[in-house]
Amino acid sequence: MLDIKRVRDNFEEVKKMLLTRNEDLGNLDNFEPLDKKRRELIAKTEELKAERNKVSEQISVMKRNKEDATEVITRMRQVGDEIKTLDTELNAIEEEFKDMMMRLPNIPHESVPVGTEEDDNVEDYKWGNVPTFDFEAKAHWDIAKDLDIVDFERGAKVAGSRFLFYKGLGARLERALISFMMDLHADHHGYTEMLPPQIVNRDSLTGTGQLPKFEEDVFKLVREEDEVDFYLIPTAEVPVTNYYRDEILTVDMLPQAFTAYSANFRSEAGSAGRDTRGLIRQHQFNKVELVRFVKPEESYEQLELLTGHAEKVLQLLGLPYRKLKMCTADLGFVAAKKYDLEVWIPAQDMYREISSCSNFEDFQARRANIRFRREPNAKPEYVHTLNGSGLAIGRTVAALLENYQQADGSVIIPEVLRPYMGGVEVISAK
RNA sequence: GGAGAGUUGUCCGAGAGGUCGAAGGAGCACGAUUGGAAAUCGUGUAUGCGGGUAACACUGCAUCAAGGGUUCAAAUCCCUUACUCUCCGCCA
Repeated sequence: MLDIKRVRDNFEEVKKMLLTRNEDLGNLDNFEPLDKKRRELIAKTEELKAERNKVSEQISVMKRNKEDATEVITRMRQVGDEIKTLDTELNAIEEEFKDMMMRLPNIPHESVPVGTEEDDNVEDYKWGNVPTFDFEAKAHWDIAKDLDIVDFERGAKVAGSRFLFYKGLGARLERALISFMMDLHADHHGYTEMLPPQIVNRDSLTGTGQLPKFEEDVFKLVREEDEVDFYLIPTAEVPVTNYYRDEILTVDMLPQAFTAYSANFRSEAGSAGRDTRGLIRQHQFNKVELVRFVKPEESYEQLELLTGHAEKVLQLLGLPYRKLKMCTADLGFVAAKKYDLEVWIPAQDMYREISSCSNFEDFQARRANIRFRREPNAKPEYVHTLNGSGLAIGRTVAALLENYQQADGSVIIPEVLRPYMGGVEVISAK
């Protein structure tokens, strides 16, 4: 959520910055009248409540002195009714106001390139050498099928489209990648390993920014007898960032860094027809996530650090990639600044997103109410939160299969993974 | 799933309609004491939203799990929900 004071004091400027995004700003133009009305009502009810509190005290004194308070009590009954009416009105306005605020995206950082479409993203650099093949490179879904390590058809039968089975060395490869990445981040990059719940409540999804605006993107679990809603997590970012929801941290805890593996569930509403084949876009996929809680003044250098940690995975796996600075139109809802890492996919002859690394500044911290104190008795401040994929596992498998494929249809396993593969150096057809 | 007991400030813990933003401890901060420390003593120590100020000061409202209700008045009474603990049942 944005700082209300900031929006109030710099309305036109904030609006201008938000308009550089490719986002619907909802009822933003209602901000000023709603805010004004809201504050008027607050002042009015508080005045009445102050009176009630004062007179109630008098009543208690009168009662103690055995005086007759009937007349005052009758008067206060009316004041009470008035308060109730105003409170109801205020609640409705507050709700409308809050809903509007919760649907406003974050303000882009000044270093973010202004753009109107995907093509306006700025490439920082490329890493690695794109492989050349003296045979016709196959798409990863064909490689996987020929090696019998992924079963898309039975995934569709058992669950539905965009679900799959990994099988044999495919399942082993998936598991090896998870372990390899977790070990790298935990042992060498200083992250604390975490295994979070994969179901969360509504407050958590609101805290990280998926709700209320992107309800259709998440899987909701409905049980008629329950009043509470549960959701399958779309990313481990949700449970891990909400780990500190409604808490005040001490300054020596910062920065706090977690790495977490989880399955991720996305409804992929609106993406019908896109990437229908292969591992790129599934309803359920695995991912190793990086999350950092940091001091505000450090968050941009921490973003570089975190992005570097994700890049390290690609480098160790020897996968060619490029780093993109996302433009204002492609930032998504919550990020103030975002880098995408895109891995080379030979059969598609293009780079595809495999990691997104973002600084949310205090946007999530405000929603989730995560703060810290610089001194034991100092006023709490919002932390800055960051996260990044380190990496998406399914897409990594796709990249490995395509980049390391051989003329005979086999796939070489990068050396760093072999200890995790029980020494397997190459996956060949049986 | 059944029965019961709980949920109060950073933590422990009192409080059972009015004098309660909340006793008492602990912790932490600052000061005194000390050669220095421990101990001791003193002072301070929640958050949010407003008003106010150059900034302080000062000041209003709200918050005792969450939401609703009763009442002139709720931490305290009633209802709903969540969570924790104990026992039973079921179970990977």
